[in-house]
Amino acid sequence: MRDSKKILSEHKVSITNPRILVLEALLDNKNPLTIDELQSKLKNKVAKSTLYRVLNDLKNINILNEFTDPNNATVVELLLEEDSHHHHLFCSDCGEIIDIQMGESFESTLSKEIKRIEKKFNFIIEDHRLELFGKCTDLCKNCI
Amino acid sequence: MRDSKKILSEHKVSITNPRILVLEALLDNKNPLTIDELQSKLKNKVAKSTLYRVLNDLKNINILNEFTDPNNATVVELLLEEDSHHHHLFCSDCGEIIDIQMGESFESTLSKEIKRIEKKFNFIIEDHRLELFGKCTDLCKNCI
DNA sequence: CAATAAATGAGAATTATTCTCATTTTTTAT
DNA sequence: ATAAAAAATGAGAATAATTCTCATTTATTG
Repeated sequence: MRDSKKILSEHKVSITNPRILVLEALLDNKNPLTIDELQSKLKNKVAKSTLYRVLNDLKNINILNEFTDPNNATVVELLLEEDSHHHHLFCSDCGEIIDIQMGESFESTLSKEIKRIEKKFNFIIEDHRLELFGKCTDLCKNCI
Repeated sequence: MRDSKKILSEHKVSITNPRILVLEALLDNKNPLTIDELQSKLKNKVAKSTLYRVLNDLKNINILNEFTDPNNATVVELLLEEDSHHHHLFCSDCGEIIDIQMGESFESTLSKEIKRIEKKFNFIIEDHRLELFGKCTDLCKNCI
């Protein structure tokens, strides 16, 4: 409750109830949520048009990551620490999405490879995303 | 024109005009197309409900890869050779999507890392996707 | 605390995708 | 080659996700 207000003021956006509620719902989950899951957590406390607007606000201040799961459903997650670079693991059985960190040596090999691609295609690469797809055998909360 | 019929018969699906037209449009492009781009190429020669059905058919016979671009627009591409493992490079200026191959040593480092993740999370990982985001400086056909 | 600016809620509008069903095309078996 | 059966198509209705509109409410500023 405190946290969410602090986040908003630190990013110089006005502190409103819908924003606090959405932030709290997102802060409450360490793994990403689909829009549906987020709406369920919020019940009817935030109008859906407002929910989309708030998500957009959070994207604008760069603390929200938005992507799509293997069914093309939109998924969001808060990105609070600058250094929290991570990737995602999707379970095709239960739909669970898990944040994963790749080892340092992998990330450094990837950086080198990215430099090669930048030269080859004359691109400036600003970001990347790695997603792994598979089946959990016992860890996902819905698969147990 | 020949190719597309062969592809269909090899996969044991009936040979119809809409399927031929969609395949030809996709064969014509080495890089992925958004649904909009595909519809433009097809003009009104294929009804939109049929287009979606045909794309679905192609997915079912495992020769179509579908994903979303950074604007969440659906993108499709044919996957004809089994061994054509590749990734994608997105230009945020012009929207161009380019197929890229990562070097062998990168892919092998990734494989090892994936094995580690499988153990750690008790997952069976079946596929992965790597996307690079940036700006082309002179190569994309729309950015010149 | 008043004035101004910004954000919200409710629902309409828009967009992408799927569904329905009568008609047409393709395949199969002769 | 042809008739019967099966599958696919087109047109548009239905659905789902997201964006937009605008009158009202809430937050910020001085």
